[in-house]
Amino acid sequence: MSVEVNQVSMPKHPAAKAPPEQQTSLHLQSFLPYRLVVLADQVSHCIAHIYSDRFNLTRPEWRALVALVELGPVSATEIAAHSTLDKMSTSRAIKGLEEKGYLRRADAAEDRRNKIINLTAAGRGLYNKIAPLVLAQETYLLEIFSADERSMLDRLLRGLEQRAQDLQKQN
Amino acid sequence: MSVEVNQVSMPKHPAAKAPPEQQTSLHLQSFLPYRLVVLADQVSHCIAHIYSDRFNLTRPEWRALVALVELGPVSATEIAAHSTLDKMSTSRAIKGLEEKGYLRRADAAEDRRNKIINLTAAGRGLYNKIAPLVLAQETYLLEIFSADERSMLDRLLRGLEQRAQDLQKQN
DNA sequence: GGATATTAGTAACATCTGTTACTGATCTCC
DNA sequence: GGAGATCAGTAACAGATGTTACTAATATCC
Repeated sequence: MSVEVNQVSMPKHPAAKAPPEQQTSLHLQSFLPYRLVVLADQVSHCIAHIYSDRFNLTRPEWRALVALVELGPVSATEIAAHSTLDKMSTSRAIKGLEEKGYLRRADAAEDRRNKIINLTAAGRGLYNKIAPLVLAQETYLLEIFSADERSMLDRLLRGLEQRAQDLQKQN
Repeated sequence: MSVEVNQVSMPKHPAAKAPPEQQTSLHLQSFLPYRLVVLADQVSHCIAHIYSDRFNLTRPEWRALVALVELGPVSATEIAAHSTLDKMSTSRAIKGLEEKGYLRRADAAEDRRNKIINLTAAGRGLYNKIAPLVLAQETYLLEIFSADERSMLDRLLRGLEQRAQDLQKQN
C-alpha cells in the first residue's frame, strides 16, 4: 500500500518508456472509471427494462428478491450483505416486496430485533419469470467472446474488484 | 444482428458442449451485470470522494467540466453528447457550474437557441486541481496489470460496450 | 444486576434524478 | 412567406436515494 494518491508521479512498468504515464490529461472516452460507469449504466438499464418496466420492481427490490432466492429465509441484514444494498434500501425493498405480496415477515424466535423473511409462492413465481429473461441478456452480452476470453474477463474484473476495494479503504 | 433476445435458446459456440448455457439459475456474485454495477459504483464513489466531498461538485457537474476542457467552448448539447448526460442533467450541471463561477454563457451569434459555454479561469483551475488526483486513482486501479493485460481489458470492454449498445437498441 | 454500548430496523427529511411538458428560436417546404 | 415540424434549453412535478436520528431489543462488563 505504498501508493500515494496525491501526485501523478510514480515509477510504473519499468519495461515501458520512461515517464509516459498512461496520459497526463484526462480523456473521458478512454478513462476507465468513466467507461465502467457508462457500461454498467447501459447494461443496468437493459435489465431494468425487464424487472422494472415489465414487472414493476425497483432495482433494490429486484436485488433483494434474487438474494432471497439464493439465501432462503433470512434476516434483512443478510439480504443487505449479500446484495450490496445499504440497510435503508434493503428496508424499503422488503417493504415494497411485502406490499406486493411477494414475501412475508415473521419475528425471529430468539432475537426479536430481526425478522425472518420468507418468499411467498407469488414471489417465487415472479423470480422464475424474470430470471431467465435476465440471464438471456447476460448470455447475449458474452456471446461474442470465446471461452478463453470469458475467463480472461473474469480474471481482469476480479483484479479490478480487488483493487477498487483497496482503493476504497484508503478513503 | 441476427440474435433475438426473446428466448433463451440460440445455437451458440458450436465447439462447446451442447446446451449448458452458462448457468440455468442466477447467482448474483458471478452475474456479469451485477458485477459491473457493483464495480462501477465502487470506483465511482472513490472518485466522487474527490470531486464531490473535496471540491463540492455533483457528478454531472464534474463530467460537464471535463467535457468542457476537452471540447473547448461549445453548446450544452455538445457537452451532453460527449459526456453521456441527458439534456436535463446537462442543463442543471451547467447552471450549477455557472453559479459557482466556473463558466460563463453567451448567446451564440448565428443561432440564438443555443448558448456557447466558456470556462472561466476558476473553472480551468478547478479542473487542474482535480484531474491529477482522479487520474492517479485510475493508475492505482490498473497498476496490478501488465501492458498485455491492460490492452486485453480494453479489448474486452470495447466488446461489451458494443454489445450493450446493440442490446439497448433491441429494447 | 443494571448502566452503557451495540444491533436490527425504520421514520423523516433533504437531495438527486427522471419525466413531461413548455418556451422561444430556427428550419422546411408547399 | 407562413403554417407546421424540429430543436435547444428549462420549469415543475414525481419518484428514487442518501443521511440523520430515532426506537426497541439484546449484549457487555463493571
